[in-house]
Amino acid sequence: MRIATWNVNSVNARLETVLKWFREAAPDVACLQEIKCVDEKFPREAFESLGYNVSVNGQKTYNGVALLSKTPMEDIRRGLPGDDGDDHARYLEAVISGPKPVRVATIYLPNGNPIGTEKFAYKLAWMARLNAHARELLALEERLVLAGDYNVIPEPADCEDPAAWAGDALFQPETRAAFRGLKWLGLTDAYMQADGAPGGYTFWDYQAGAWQRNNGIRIDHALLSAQAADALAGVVIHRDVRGWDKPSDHVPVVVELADD
DNA sequence: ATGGTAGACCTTCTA
Repeated sequence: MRIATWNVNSVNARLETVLKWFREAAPDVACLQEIKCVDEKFPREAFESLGYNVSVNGQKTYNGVALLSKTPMEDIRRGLPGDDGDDHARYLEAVISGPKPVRVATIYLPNGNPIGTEKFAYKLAWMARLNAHARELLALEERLVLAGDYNVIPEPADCEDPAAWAGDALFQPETRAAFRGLKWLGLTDAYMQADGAPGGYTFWDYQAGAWQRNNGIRIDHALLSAQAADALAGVVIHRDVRGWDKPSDHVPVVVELADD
């Protein structure tokens, strides 16, 4: 089973690019982020015609996440628990049915810039809530995949120019510590487990020729429970997609779990 | 050289 995560930076503005990739890569499950539309505006039929079941947690203009699955989804949960006042659409979770079910969450973790503002505080608070929720999910002892745009550069090797990110929310010591805290719960970074090679970037800014200069960062991650990590067969970053027409600034990351 | 680009949407915010 192949599970993809992709921040598409507006599903409607980029629909042809997104569908082209889905036809080529044909993932079994996909976690989308930054769909930038309400549920009613999500191009549901386009994905249904490719054979996907669709679940959406959308929002006007900003954020928004979706789950696509070839098999039906159960136990769908919209929103990250822990703060009823949080109205950002950044989390959606479901159990992917099948002979080897897997619980999958699509995550759009807050950017948090600029540091020293309420936005950075919101990012850290959101990460604390994710930690608490992940702890509860891990107690279920299921195959679990938490995939998405974490907006976290875990290590200096995960960016081309660490000095350039020193003042950025994605690379702050508190941000990196919170990400390590997730792993200390017992979650495995699929990319580091399956590959571990530096330079596996997933994002290149639209500005200042970042793609042409390979000024990238690895911020799209899949964290796996032990039950899922035991089945991990590989991770592929679809780097070439960044060079397509009308690209997202993020590229798809595909995690493969063995089916037996 | 605190610039540059992209999307939603209406004027500026977010990234």
